Amino acid sequence: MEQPFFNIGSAADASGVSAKMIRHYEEIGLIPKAKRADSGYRVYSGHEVHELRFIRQARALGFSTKQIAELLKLWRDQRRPSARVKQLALEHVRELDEKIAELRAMKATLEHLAKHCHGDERPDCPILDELAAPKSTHSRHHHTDTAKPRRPSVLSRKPKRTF
Amino acid sequence: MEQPFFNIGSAADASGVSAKMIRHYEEIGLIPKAKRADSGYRVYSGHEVHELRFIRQARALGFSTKQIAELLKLWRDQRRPSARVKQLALEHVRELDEKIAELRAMKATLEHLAKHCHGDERPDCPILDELAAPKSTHSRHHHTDTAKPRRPSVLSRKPKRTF
DNA sequence: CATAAACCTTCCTATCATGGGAGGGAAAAG
DNA sequence: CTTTTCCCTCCCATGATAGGAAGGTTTATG
Repeated sequence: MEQPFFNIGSAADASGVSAKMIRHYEEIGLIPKAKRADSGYRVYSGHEVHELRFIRQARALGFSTKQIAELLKLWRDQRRPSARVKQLALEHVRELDEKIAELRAMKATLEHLAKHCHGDERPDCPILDELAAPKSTHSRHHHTDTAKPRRPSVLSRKPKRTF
Repeated sequence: MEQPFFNIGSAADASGVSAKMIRHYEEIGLIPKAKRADSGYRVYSGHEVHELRFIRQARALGFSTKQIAELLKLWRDQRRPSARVKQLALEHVRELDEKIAELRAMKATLEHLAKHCHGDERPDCPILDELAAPKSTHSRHHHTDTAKPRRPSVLSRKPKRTF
């Protein structure tokens, strides 16, 4: 039932990682270079397929390639301290929190604007108004008009011949 | 107070869109090609800077370039129906909802796993266990072992000389 | 005025994760 | 044996953004 060897397609099916990505992961060094058959085909063991599965799961949880590299190292290390794994996981949770907060802020702003938009034939629309003249945006650091001391943009006085 | 003309740097400062991105937007056709001064420098009017600001706001709300192209078209059209704008906004809200749900599912899984991880010197760790052998993942369509009828991967029988 | 600083130009590269496809060889199925 | 399926490598594309090099322009300063 457990196939001892896989070519890249079977490994892909068995791991859920596309063949394209398997080659990619090899290229960027996330997984070691696969052994090759006489034909030049990559050959994977059940263990290697298991690693690919691990990678797929980590990706599904949103870990970046770099983080996965760390996780793989820890997974391989029988003497890893679970504290390190937990730390990585919680760091990632924090990242997720940030992204979630960002998206929710966008959503809130948009919903608020949409609520006040007639949504009919008439052209007046608070959504466009807001985009055109940002007033109460959620964007934390909108440096609107924080122009650094830039030379008076001579163009404002001699736009010359604009050909 | 309102400068009538801007070079790309001043336009960037005034709009909050980097010079790099202004050139990029021009290249992909999101904004029309800028007029040029004799020197070859791009020259922007206050109106064009206003458009850039519009783009920046839309980006801040997470709209994609394609969506922004639509929004710009509507903004320019004095006879647009606000319904179309609202529709675009609500579509985007839906997209945001999907992403938020995805991220929250990841977060929930990770928090659950982390909660059960000792986080000390010991190597045993449910986080790694889960990555290695996915059981109760939130991933909607994990085709784990949905291997399509693939030829028995002869490699399982004749791994040949793996050089 | 000459020179240096600041600015602009184009073109190329990179990021991140993923996929598509071409051209050509190898293996399994008929 | 022929056809189909699979694999190989190499190149290109996505989306939004940034970095840098090489070289021309403008402005400020001595």
